[in-house]
Parts: sequence; C-alpha cells; structure tokens
Amino acid sequence: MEAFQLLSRGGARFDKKRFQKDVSLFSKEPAKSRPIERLVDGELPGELDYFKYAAGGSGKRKADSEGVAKALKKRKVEEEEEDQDMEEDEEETEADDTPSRPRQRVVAKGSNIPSHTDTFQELVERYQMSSLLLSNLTTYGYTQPTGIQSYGIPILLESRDLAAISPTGTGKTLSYLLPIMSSLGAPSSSANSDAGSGVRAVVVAPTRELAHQIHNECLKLAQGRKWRIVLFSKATAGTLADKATRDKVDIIISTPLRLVASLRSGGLELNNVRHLILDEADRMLDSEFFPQVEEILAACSHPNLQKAVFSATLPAGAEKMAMQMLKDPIRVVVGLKDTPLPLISQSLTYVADDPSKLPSLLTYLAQPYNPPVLIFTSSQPRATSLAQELVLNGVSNVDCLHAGMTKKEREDAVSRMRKGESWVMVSTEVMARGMDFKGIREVINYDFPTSVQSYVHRIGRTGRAGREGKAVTYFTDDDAPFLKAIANVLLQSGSTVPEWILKLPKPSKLKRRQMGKVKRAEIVNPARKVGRSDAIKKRDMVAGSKRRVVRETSKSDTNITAE
DNA sequence: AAAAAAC
Repeated sequence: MEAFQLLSRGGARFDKKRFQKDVSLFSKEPAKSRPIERLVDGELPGELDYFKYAAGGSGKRKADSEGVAKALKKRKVEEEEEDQDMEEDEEETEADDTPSRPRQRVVAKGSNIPSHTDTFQELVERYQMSSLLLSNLTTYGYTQPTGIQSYGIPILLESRDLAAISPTGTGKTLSYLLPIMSSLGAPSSSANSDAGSGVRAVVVAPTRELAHQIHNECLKLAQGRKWRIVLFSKATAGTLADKATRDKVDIIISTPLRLVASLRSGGLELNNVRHLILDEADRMLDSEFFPQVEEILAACSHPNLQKAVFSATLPAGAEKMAMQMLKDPIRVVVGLKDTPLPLISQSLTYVADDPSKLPSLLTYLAQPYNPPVLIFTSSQPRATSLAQELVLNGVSNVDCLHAGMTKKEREDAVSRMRKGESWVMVSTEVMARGMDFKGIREVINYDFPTSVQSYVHRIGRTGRAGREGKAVTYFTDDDAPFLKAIANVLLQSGSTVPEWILKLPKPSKLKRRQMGKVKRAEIVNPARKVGRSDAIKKRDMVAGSKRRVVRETSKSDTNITAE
C-alpha cells in the first residue's frame, strides 16, 4: 500500500507543463450567464422532448415513452396538489442567489412561516445576530444567502423545527451552523452564561470526513469567540469523560455511533442540548443508522429541543419519519426534490461489461481531462484495485479513499485532495455525501450507483456553489434493470438520454420475472434477450464510432437547465 | 434492492 502511494505520488512521469497546457486547453471559461430554460407547466423544452423520437418507432417504445411522460406529468401534478393542499401558510418565490447562479424555486410549507431574508445583515436587526458572526461571514466570502440559507436561517432562529431539502452544494451546512451559533449566545465558558451546563448543540453526520468538514466550517464562524466546538472522536471522548470539561463544550459534531458509544459508557449527557441537527437526513434515518439516532434523540431530553433535518434527497419513507420526529415542522424544498443541480452536465456511457470498464477509463484519462476527477466504485476492494490499476497504467497522482483505510490514511487522502495534489481520486460511497471539494470538475461513476439517492449525491460532489460540473456514469448489461431510474433523473435535471435506453423493459417487469412469478425458463431468458439485443446493437454502434455515446448525451445538455 | 458506513 505504501509502495502504491509512493508510486502514485511518483514524480518521474509527472509532467506538469504538459498537464497545465492540457488543462488550459480544456477548461473553458465558465459561462457568466448561462441560458436557462424554464419549465413551463405542461410543457417540455424542445431538447427534453425525446418523445418525438418515439413517434415513428414501435408501439412498445411509444408506450414506454408515454409512460415516462406520464410519470413526469404525474410528478408535476403531485407537487401542485401538494401545494394546494396547504391550508396553512405557504410561501413560494424565486430565490435569487448570486447573479451567476440559477434561480431556484423555493417552497416553504408549514404554520406561521417566518419570512425569508435576502441579506445576512438583516439577521443582525431581526434576530440580534452578533456582528462578529456577520463579519466572519464576510471574511469567508459569504456575501449573499443562497435559497436554503435565506429561508432556513430565519426559521431556525425563530426556534422552529425544520426539514430542509436543497440540492447538493447549495450551502446547507451554513444554514444550520449560523442559527445555532447565533442563538447559543455567549460561550458556556463565560461567566454570565445562563444557559445551564453541558453540551448545547449537536450535529450528526454519516461519515467522519463529513463531520470533520462541518467542524472546520464551524470553527470559521466561531472565530473571535471562545466557543468550545468539539469534533467527536476517540481522542475527545476521553477528555469529555471529565465533567468539568464536558460542561464547557458548546457544540458537538459527530458521527452517530461515536455519540452513542459515549452515551452508553456514561461519559456524555445530552440533557441540555437545545439544537439537534441531522445532516444527510435520509441516510441518518435509514435502517442502519436509525436505531442510533433514536438513542441520541432519547438522550436529548431538554423540553426546548429544536430539531432539524437537512438533505439533498429525502425519499417518501424517510420524509415521513422525519416529519414524525419533528414538532410542528416547516418543510423547505429548494428546486425539485431528489434532483441534481442543472449545472451538472450528465451523461451515460455504455461499457459492455465489467472488464471493459478499465480500458474505457484509461482511454478517457489518456486524453486531456479536467482534474481533479472523483471516481466512484461499488466496494472497497474495487476502489483499491482500480487505484492500483490506474497507477500501473501510468496515471499520475492517483489517490484512494474508503472506510477500510486507517483514520490517518483517510485524513491524508482528504488533505491531499484539498491541497489539489490528487488528480484522480478513487473512492466508495464514503465520499458520496456532503463532501465539499470545490475543485472537483468531474465525477465518474465507474460502478453504477445502487440508488437514485446515491446517484444524486455522488454527482453532487461536482457543480458546487454555482460552478459547472460534469458527471459520467458507466453502465453495463447487468445494470440494465436500474438504468431507467437513473435515466429519469438525468431527464428531470435537464440532461438528455439516448433514446434507446427507453426501450429497455421496465425494471418492475424485469424484477417480477426474475423473482419467478412466471416460469423461469420461459421468462427470464426472453427478458434477458430483450436487454441484451438492445445492448448488442448499441455495442456495434459504439464500436463503429467509439465516442458517440458520450457525445450524444453530453453535447446537447450544455445549454439546457431545468428546475 | 444492496453495499457501505458507523465503533
């Protein structure tokens, strides 16, 4: 492993000049005002109207396309009905982010919704936010609140519970950190603190790396104040066993299991916690994490506990759980739920089978590309071996990161990434959520994501804070059953999908057949055949012009955005 | 639906 890392750092093949030339060649200036096509109700932008392709096709294909059209329509209708359902207050506006960013629809739903704010300054007058916080915001370049910030911050400052759904890279972290720090007032170490003793705010996130990143953000905001903000880890758990020390802690940022371990050992009390935040809420509420979250919830016994959940994705089941957990919550949705940012240009690339992936990737990396590139694989061993393969094939500055590595290895990998030393980072789902590497221009899904949520979060590592991004997803014949779901995500966020994908049998049908509701021998094979023959046709086409698939899907999406 | 992540 060490040898591998040395190799990957390898200076020998490192040709910086050539590399820089390549980069400048390919890094086009980000369009200042990107043309945005709005979705008008009941109407699709021409580029999205792929149904027209189906017109001359077979009945089957047409039916499928109509199915998709219906699904899209249905979703719209649902959203509208949802809006109409509300007897309580509702606010809907176009939140204007910084001029360079696309406007995104913000829908706030709930009782007595506090009005949003267009500036951070306003918070000083309205909520007596300290001017120190304001100046820290300015120092770190937060000039104007994003959609989720302008709505979420007042809600949290008015002590309301909140479920916030906002796309990747739109500033969710600040949306909860700022109100927490503002309403905590004086650090509990100060003499005139009347806040009682013990930890007063807890932020829970699913990975160490993310917790670490949130901690860093928190420290920035806290500059100039004697807050005690603790990133929970093995080391800090020891010190916190001392009650006197523990009582001076203001904010804890932790992964759930770490927190639960401390609760169980009796080394930690959360009975004075006033603010509890679940970041990446859908992940925190899934079957693996939820029992731990429940334990944390139970330990937060203060009657004035404020709870809030944040995520870019919140499937119906998770949302229900969240809403049950929250008290008289306000639900804020920015953009369209479970949909990536339109700034990310997405494409699907067919690679017949697993062995064909590596050559495709190598071909891709042999050409000028925009580093750093983040590559996702489906397992830790696959991440490791892919990274090794890339190094063996002469790719420079390859790095690897997964949860099987030691804490130190992980930290080092992240810091190399932050410093821009990694050009190619191979990783697993650990990196899928929340991580904010500003420079990432491209995400490659080497292994197909296992859910729509995973896809949305993975590609959300690029296109952050108003920048453009690119996401390529490899798929094989085996991925066919899940291809359509992802293809719909592309469509909804304004990227185009090769028309032939729509000919694939519906996932439900495939699955039903695989489950053997009908005789296997009869059904499974024909089902496979349908998928295969399409795939083979496509393969032939690809063989004829290797890059066409990529071209096809990515060319036209440069100018299309949708909400 | 399924792997990865949490200690």
